Amino acid sequence: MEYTYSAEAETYTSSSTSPPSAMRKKRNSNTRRFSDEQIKSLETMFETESRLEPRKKLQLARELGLQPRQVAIWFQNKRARWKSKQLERDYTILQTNYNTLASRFEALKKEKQTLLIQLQKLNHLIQKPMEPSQRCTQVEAANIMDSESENGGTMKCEAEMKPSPSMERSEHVLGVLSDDDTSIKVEDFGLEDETGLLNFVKHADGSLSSPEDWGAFESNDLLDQSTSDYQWWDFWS
DNA sequence: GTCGGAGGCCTTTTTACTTCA
DNA sequence: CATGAAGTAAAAAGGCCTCCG
Repeated sequence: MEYTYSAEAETYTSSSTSPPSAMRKKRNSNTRRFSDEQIKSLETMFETESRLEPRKKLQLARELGLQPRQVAIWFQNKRARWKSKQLERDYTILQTNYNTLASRFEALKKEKQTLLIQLQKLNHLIQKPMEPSQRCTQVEAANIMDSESENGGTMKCEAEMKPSPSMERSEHVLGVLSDDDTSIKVEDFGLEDETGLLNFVKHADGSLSSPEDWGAFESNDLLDQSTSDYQWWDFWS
């Protein structure tokens, strides 16, 4: 190090102007720390520019009665302190964003679970072998009643008449359970085992993942999913 | 291409000050 | 109240790196 600063040697001798009385007073009791006035000037300059041009550094040093080297070191330390504070601020922001994203993820998980239950119910309705006495759902019965009134009472339950695979995607069956039907509960099906449910859905479309996979989702993926055009009923198309 | 000076960043040391048992 | 250890913040030193002439 080419320059060594001695507080005892006083740097004011190199200054054309004598230090303020408060500064001198403070210096007597604290030969190392800069005075409030000096700090204020340095801070003001730092707000303008965090790196000093050599010319400005000399000028500021002259004005404050400090060595240019002291001004340079002060700016260096100030930049380090500012950077440290900035890191803290950035961390706080990141933490807030993470918390927001995590709660959103949980909400989406719940929503997904609800939708899976709806799917389960639909598949249950469609694929369950129908017993003669139960071949018509209540709604189907209602539809049939409508049809019967139109056809003179001759039409039979659709399931009974046409138990083909094409029926499985019958529009009116889907119409029974709209996507905003939130009255469906897992207990209705005795399906409390999430794994079984998910396996079922995997079989259904081969695209949905397990809870373990959810944990591996990138947040961006999550956001993308939440904003995609995908609708649950696309499952059928 | 390389050499040397200037200046920046990072880490560590020194010093003054505060807090607390 | 006095005192000393521990903690903290600021000033400064030293090393290393990059840039530029």
